[in-house]
Amino acid sequence: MNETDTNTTEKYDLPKAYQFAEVEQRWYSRWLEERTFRARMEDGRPCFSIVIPPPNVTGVLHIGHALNNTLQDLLVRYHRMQGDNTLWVPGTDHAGIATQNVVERQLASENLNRHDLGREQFIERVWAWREEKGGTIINQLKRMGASCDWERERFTMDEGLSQAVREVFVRLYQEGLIYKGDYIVNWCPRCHTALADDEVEHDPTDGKLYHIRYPHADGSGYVVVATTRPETMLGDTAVAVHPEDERYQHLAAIGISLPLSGRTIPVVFDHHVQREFGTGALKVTPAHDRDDYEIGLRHNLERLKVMDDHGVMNEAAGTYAGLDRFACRKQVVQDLEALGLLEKVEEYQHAVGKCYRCTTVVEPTTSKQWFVSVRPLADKAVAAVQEGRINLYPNTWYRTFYVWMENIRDWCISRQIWWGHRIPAWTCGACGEMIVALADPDICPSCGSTSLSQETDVLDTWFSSALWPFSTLGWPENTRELQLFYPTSVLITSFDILFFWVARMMMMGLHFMDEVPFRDVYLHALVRDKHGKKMSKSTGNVIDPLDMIEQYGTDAFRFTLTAFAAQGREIRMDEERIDGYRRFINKLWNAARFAQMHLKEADPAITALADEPAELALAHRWILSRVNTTILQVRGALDSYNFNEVAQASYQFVWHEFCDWYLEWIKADLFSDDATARDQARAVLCTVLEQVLKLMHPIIPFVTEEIWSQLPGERGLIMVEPFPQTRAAWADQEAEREMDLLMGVISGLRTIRTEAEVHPSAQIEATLLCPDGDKRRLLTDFAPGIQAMARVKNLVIEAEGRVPDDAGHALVQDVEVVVPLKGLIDVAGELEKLAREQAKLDKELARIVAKLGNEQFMANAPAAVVAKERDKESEIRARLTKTLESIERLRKLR
RNA sequence: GGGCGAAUAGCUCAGCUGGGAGAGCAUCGGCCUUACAAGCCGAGGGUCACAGGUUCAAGCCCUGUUUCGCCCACCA
Repeated sequence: MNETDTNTTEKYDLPKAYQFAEVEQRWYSRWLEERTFRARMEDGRPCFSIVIPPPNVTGVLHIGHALNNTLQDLLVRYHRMQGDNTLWVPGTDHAGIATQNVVERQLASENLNRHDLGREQFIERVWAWREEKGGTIINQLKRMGASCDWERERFTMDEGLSQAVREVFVRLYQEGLIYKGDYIVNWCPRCHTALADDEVEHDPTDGKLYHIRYPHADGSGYVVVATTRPETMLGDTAVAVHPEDERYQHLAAIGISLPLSGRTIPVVFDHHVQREFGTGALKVTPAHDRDDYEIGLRHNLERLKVMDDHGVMNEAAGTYAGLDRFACRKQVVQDLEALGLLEKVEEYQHAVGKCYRCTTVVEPTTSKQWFVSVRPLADKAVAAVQEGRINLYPNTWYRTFYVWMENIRDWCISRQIWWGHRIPAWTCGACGEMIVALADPDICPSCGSTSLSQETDVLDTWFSSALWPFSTLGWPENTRELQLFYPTSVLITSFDILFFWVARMMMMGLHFMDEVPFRDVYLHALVRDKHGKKMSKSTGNVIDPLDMIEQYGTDAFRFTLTAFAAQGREIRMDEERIDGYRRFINKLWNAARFAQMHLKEADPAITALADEPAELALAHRWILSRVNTTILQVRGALDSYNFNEVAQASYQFVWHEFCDWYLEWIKADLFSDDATARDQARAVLCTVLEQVLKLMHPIIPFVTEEIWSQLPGERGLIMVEPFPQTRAAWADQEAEREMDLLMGVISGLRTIRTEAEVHPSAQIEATLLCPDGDKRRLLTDFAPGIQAMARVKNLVIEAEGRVPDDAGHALVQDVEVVVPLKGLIDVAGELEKLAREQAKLDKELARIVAKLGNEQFMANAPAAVVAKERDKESEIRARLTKTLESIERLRKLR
């Protein structure tokens, strides 16, 4: 790139290429300085509010965040420009396990663990980490241009939100919707915590299926059971078979002698057992398997835990005590083999549950946990969705939502970690009373003892995020924010947390606010790489948003995300597309640069001319009509969450109508001495550019703000300008029809030129044969325009005439475009093309004739459709005639 | 096993209540034409996965099949 490519040249005030880095930084600071992101809270205005899906405080901006926040910003900026009271609440999530892990890792590098510090110091340490590093993702959101009301940034662990958490917990407890119970949970032996079902990921894993002989207690034989986890047999308290399984009926009275431990265990009969699987006998370990736990409940079996919280075998495992669970597995297998009780071992692929945070294999185990009874809460959420008080977009999610909500189980909300909201429950050391209270109790209300100990568990992170839509607005106080902005307007999030988060917000919102938390839910797709693979560090296919911002600019990146955001399930992100939209931004920049050159000396008041379109020349009326249509499309697409259409409609208009046709068309006027023509061109140019900038500001805030500031006149910020509205006076079907003909003729001339390999700068002669008087007048009036755009030095326009044999020919509507081209025509090539054309027309004509001859069609199709077919028929016949004439002419030349 | 989704140009994808198949990129040809070569002009390219059905009319609705993807449950 040489110097003149990037620098301002004498003629223009603006650089030739858009310099995004400097512009973005400058405008974001300016917006913050002017506090334009702050929520307006005026009476009598419509309200629009969004709460951000709070990213983990440990998070680093990934492309999913980028998409999510671009779409939110798009809507927020749109509504702010509409003049709504608009609030976008930002914030972060304390992300219990994730954050604790980060700090524990930090400690490990100092050869410490959290127990060395103790609970209080550890938590201090986490807060310190948050002070230092917790702002990372917030700053990255700012690079994206997010127009959140940063003065209202919240954190799920801050004081107000913690208060809300406590209030909710206490109330639910008092209502009997929170209980503590012994239950089988997914236990992560590394994180030392219970995990919710949906925090466990099931990976297909190659393992082994061990078939073990369990001798009858009377020595009369054995049954074979199979397991992938032989170490759990130490905790077996029964063997289960199907109630109608004839093979095992006699064992009821005998029992089983459990190998290695020597205990005698019963045989129970349970419908859960599938007779066809293996031998139809199932070992039952109620303390270490979810299904076995259920069987145990039904048959009142002992729950024998044989492992501790670290996944190490405990005393109940007898001689195996002290072994890690996997070491124990080996040992057990070896011992069984030695005893001749190992029937066989098969290679076996099965789904193994792993901790979603650390991928350690989870161990199902029983423990005391806290639960929310979700059934009554879930019913309210389902009702709200059924009644249309909450709408889901895309609507394919309804079904999935209902199915999931039907099968929902109680929610385990306790986690055995330190970082989080500590459960506000105390047990009296004297009388055992359980106290759950808003304020920390000093004495036991039951016996007066002061020996109270608080629960050590903290709450699941999703518990606090479930309250996010109202806790961030000041609940439990009845704030003005709550009154104005709750329910929020729309929730924009990724579908993978529909159940983790969205459903729980519905439940909590409906229960505590007696109102839905949001009216619409837009679930966007997951961003994958261009081959449809999940982006992951190990695959090395991650696209880093900050990288993209630096290479292509934030606006180009945002435009790409918007253009990809169709209502589907996956987006295949391709970096080349970002580069393509960078070119688009640059195109807009240059169009503005061109406009600015002509507008800088213009009186800003001339734009009033665009208010009276009837007075204007055709091209102006046309572009105003087109921009009007574009406004309609963009608004419609925004209101229906069809984000890709927002991008597409503006792209199409700016590049292919405004730049390709309008700017070229008005050049003559802009350079003209005729003041009226010049003023009209300047006025409409400025007006349309203004509309376009405002229309696209929500997607590409930086470049639009920059260009806006360069336009003539006193200007405030575009981000607070009113969003474009359609104007009846701009809609002009006639102008569109007329321009269509003119553009068609020009394209026809250009095609003829190119195909005859006429040099682009050479002037040609041309004749237009136009039988229609109105059209002929139109063509005559705009002959200079046609000549300029198609480089024609002599344009003859006649009602009819003879087409010379050696002429280029095109048919545009009923206008014949004729260019005499002695010796320049590629006869063979043209004939080939015409033959193809003829074949196509013949086929099409046959289809239509058949259709019009079909009585059923004539009787049933709407009149408009029939009329259209008739028009089509005559048009095709006309084209066919002309095609045949052309073929005739060319044959003479051969 | 249950549920959901996808299959349209070489690639990535739009195509909404059924009525003449679209875009961007890529390809080919030509061009520094007074905003932009990060550009302009023009061209080629599709049996809408397959098979049936409904309809005057199907990329779109229905049934089945194939391939791929996701989610839930889970097989001891």
